[in-house]
Amino acid sequence: MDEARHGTSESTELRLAIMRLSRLLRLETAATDLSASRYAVLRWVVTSAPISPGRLAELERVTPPSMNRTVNCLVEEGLVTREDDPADGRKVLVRPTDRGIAVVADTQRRRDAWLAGRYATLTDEEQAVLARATEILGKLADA
Amino acid sequence: MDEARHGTSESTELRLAIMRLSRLLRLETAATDLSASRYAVLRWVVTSAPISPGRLAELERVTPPSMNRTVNCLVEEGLVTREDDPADGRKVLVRPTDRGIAVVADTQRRRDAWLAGRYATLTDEEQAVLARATEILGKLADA
DNA sequence: TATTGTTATACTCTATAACTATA
DNA sequence: TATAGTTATAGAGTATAACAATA
Repeated sequence: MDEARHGTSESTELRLAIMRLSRLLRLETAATDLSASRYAVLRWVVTSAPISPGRLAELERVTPPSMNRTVNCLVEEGLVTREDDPADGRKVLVRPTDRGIAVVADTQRRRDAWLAGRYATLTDEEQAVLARATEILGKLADA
Repeated sequence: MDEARHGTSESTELRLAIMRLSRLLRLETAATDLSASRYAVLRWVVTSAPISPGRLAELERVTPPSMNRTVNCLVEEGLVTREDDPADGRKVLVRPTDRGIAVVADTQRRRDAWLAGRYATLTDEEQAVLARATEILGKLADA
């Protein structure tokens, strides 16, 4: 490949394809009452409970006061609970409610359906390529 | 594949890999003074000039007043210009300045470098799979 | 004294409603 | 009357600074 001549490399093309598809996945399947930021936090709580507000702030790369507000909203909406850590009075534990768990499950289901519908239009060979690519993309993210 | 047993399908795995990598691309390479929303608009202006505020609002799926503010900010920052459409007094044309063009080019370069660095750690065969996957992802987005 | 979380306050992005100007 | 854009105002999310409680 002559990058200087083409102007774009293979990894550039890959980046554009990924950003485009992820944008569609976010926009086309929003469909929750929850905002993207609240949903992201809820998902961390569901997958990693019990979890502290500080850790959530770290994971979402926002400041602790900001995360505090988001957690408050989720509590008010009945999607998560806050409780004091019995082992350390400074700490707080956040856990999902049954409804919080259900919201995440429903959203994942909807997103899967959107992509699966398109995935099904591909040939078997194309699907096989994407299956291999999925592993490799995982390696890229971990690298 | 036995989906009921696995709990996730191939397209689910693909979706997770894409969302994860796109998140990293956004977070790890932010590095512009510009916010994500302003940068997204600037990029449309650079790639599609001249373009109207209304069309930009459509592309970014925000309301016209919201886009108006964003364009104002970009004008103040010297990254785009606003001019009256000579053919229709109601319309406005937005174009990038030289600095606006340079900001987009720099940002793309930085994002490419981030991914290319990781891409280079893959074997030739893995890179070949991703090259084919890139085409297929494009088809998925268009489907 | 360090850590964890919270409150107070301000800025950015977005929205809805109402207005202006041109076709 | 319809279209393109703008202004006014409000809500959600985030940040920094300051504070409280516990280890």
